[in-house]
Amino acid sequence: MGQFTADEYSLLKNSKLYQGIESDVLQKTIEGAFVRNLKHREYLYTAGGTAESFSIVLSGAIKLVRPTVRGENIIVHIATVGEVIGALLMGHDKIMNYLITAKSMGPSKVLCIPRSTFQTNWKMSAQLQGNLSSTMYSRMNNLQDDKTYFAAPLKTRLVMLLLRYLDQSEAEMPGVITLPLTRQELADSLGVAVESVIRIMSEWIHLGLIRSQSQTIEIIALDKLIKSVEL
Amino acid sequence: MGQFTADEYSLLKNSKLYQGIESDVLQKTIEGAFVRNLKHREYLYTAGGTAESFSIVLSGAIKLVRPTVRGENIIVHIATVGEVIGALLMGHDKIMNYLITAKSMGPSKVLCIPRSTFQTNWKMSAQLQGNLSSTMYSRMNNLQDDKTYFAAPLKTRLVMLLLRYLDQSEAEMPGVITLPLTRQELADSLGVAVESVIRIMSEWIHLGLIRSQSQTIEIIALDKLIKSVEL
DNA sequence: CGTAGCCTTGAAGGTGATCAATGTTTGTGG
DNA sequence: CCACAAACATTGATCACCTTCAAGGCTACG
Repeated sequence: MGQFTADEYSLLKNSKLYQGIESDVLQKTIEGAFVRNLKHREYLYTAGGTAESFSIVLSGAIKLVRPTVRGENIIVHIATVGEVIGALLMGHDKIMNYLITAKSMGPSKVLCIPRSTFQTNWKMSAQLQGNLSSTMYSRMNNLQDDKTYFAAPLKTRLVMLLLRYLDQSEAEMPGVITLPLTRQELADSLGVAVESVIRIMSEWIHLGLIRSQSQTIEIIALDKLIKSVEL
Repeated sequence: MGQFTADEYSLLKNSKLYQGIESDVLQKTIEGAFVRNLKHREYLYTAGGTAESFSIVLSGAIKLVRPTVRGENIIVHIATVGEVIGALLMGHDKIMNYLITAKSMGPSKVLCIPRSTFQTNWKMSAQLQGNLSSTMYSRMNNLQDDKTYFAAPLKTRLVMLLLRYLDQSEAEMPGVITLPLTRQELADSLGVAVESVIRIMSEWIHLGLIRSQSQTIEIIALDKLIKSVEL
């Protein structure tokens, strides 16, 4: 809990979400907000809880997870710096319950904004609403992509997944996925068994297409990788 | 092309989308709109085209389809009466291309609203934006559900799909899916082969759990159906 | 009355799941 | 800084589910 730094403020200011938003509007949209520091594997919220606030990721990454009947967990999205999570729940008249569990991957920092602030200050700004729906649009596309490639061979789907995560985290080092992804998390993103993911990635490592150490994945030969699955 | 009837107007007025919206606001949100009558299997728009308008379904049903590399088509959503389609594309500053193909199932009627009307008159209404994002929220949930149950046996997924379509079309006759769904369309909704769907449904018919004639499906023993897949 | 779309059934084969066993890395407390 | 636990990674063997291919029948509609 606590305030946030000048760095974090400017991060917000420059994020996609606040594109074209005036400073005084920004100020209003984070009224009553507080910072939360999350440890590795710590929960931001869990499915079933009442959704009294939503969040913006300030650093690190938060995985959004859906529990299955069989105790498995499917990752529906990984939110990285600058992304909003839980906002779609805030617009409703009556208070909702989270359907999704949000869990930190590595240490993260998030800004938690109370529902009331959304109701009073977010709904007013047409620009902000627009930016928000842009975010939703792209997440919806990802989900539709997932559905579209349901029947494709696992290799193909894994390549597509890596490309997506690469896009999300490439900023610092080109060709490197900086998200701390375990094989299990890749499997959970695709809804398959860990072993299947491991077998495919081991093959790619032997072929020299990718490199992987301590949960970061480096794509060495993107072209060959793509060609190998005839995307 | 043409104007719409008083019936259709009151349908709009009472739709979820226009919940709590004043008549004069409604009028503004359909400025420049026109009605299109679609025949069975006729396209409303196709993936790749420029998105100059979006639509509200007045009667019938429109399937939203994504083309696959292998010539398959995955159904990402079926929009029924009162639903909006293509709206998420309208909010962007620059004009976008449809990523999805919209095709009529049976004869349908839609109200096509030009992009410009969205830009000028939709963005202004906070209430409308809220209603819109409620719609998006529920579609997003469906897509996340699909992802979550990816690994479940096909029988389970088929039951869930039938339940969803039942919810969407049950209004008139309880227990009956009035959408004119072919086995192929069920298969396309799940991303599986037609034959697999047929085999499962034949079994259910023999067991007396469902009944099916000329593309309408009647659920006879919902409880047994659910129990049989241990949902 | 012929064609197009839809439905059905069977046989063969492959992809990925499951189970089991074992090795490796990371993190924490003494 | 070491010891130990917990999380993570790996490999092999077996098997079920669903796909694919093939062939044929039914129904609607111009």
